[in-house]
Amino acid sequence: MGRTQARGRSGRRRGAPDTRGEILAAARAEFGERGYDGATMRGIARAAAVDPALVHHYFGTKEKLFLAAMEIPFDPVIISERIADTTSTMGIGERAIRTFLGVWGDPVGRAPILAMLRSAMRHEAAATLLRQFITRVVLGRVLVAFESMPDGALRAEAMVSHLVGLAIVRYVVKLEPIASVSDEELIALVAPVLQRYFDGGLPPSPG
Amino acid sequence: MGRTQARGRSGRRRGAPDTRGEILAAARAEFGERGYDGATMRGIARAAAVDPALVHHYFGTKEKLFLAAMEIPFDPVIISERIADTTSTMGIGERAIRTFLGVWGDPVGRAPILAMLRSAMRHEAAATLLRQFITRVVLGRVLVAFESMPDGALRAEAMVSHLVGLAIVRYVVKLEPIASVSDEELIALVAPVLQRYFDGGLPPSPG
DNA sequence: CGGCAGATTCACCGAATGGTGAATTGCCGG
DNA sequence: CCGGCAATTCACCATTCGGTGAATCTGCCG
Repeated sequence: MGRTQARGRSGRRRGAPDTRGEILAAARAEFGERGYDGATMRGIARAAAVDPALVHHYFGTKEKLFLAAMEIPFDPVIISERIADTTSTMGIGERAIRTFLGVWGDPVGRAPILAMLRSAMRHEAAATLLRQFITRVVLGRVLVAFESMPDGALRAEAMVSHLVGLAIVRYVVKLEPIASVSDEELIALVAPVLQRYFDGGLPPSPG
Repeated sequence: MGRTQARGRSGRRRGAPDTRGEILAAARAEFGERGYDGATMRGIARAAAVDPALVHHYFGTKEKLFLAAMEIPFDPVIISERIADTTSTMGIGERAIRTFLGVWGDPVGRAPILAMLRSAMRHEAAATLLRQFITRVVLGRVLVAFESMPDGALRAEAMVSHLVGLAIVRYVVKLEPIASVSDEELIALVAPVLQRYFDGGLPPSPG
């Protein structure tokens, strides 16, 4: 066999196919599924039914493609503001888990974060990226709700860490029954627990 | 330069060095640090100051070495029994987080689980492995405490997922301040929240 | 209709990886 | 002191990966 699906003739294809977009979509999927190192240029090219060199033609290097794939697909600002929105009648626990499920429920929104998460498992650099992402984009907004209380940062991070764990157990490891349970059921279970990080009593002073 | 630290002469080394053990230790470290795919035979060999072929000589294939590296180093049965131990005066939340910190605090105990976690991020097979590990080794024991209540499995998994998230945020992403806070402080914060999964009110019947 | 620019593929490269087989060296039992 | 076995290394292989440079084909602008 040749090296790609669309093999044979070289040159421009008929019509006006959004090849660049297809590559980007394939890249998002592959990066999300396998992480930075796990995904390969060739694999992405194959998924996009395109010659590997074309991927380089459009995006230059793998790293640039990765960065391009991490862009756009959801607006983290809106998201984190929804979490911090104090006008809502919901507790911050429920707002957090609802927002979380909203983002992770959509495969398109899930892919880039999954990619960052998977990559952070192996690259110190990616871990740093994820750390900054959490700190600036997520925590930065959540923190305003916690800022007036002692150990605010710690509590906020504990809350976020639970969400991170949920993401992994539910979407990566796919542990049953938690992977298949409905959103509402999960919210009912988790929201009050998360909420406790916000209005729970101060820890019985350690030491 | 040659291809390894201990280069130059071939043949058996003097004395009775536990080379096999050193390779295994190096493998545990590398697998723990980089996951299954991230770690390389050559890297492990380099870390053990040994020729790559020697690694194959002792363990055959990379997969066998991985399995060998995952063995032994902690006794999960004892651990999970400690969690489930109903004679303790501690709540199950505190027992869980204490046991968790006990395992993860020790780099030797941490390495294999970290390796499984990192690998599960990319290999469906590893994810299955981790799923079984959690199900059989951890959840199996914790579940006895939950078995009499509705949604017992779900609650237990929610609890475990928080611990997974803590592991990642604290030991992989190293988010501050949660990465540096003392064990006792973390216990004081997290234990009561976890406990709520056990004795918290039933969720307002879904549907 | 001519030609340029862009889209697409082909044919490579150098490096790294998992793995193999044979050679060399040292230890230990007879 | 000798012979065999285990420990250790060397020299390779096939594969894959990211990346490059040139060739080819086609749509579109003048």
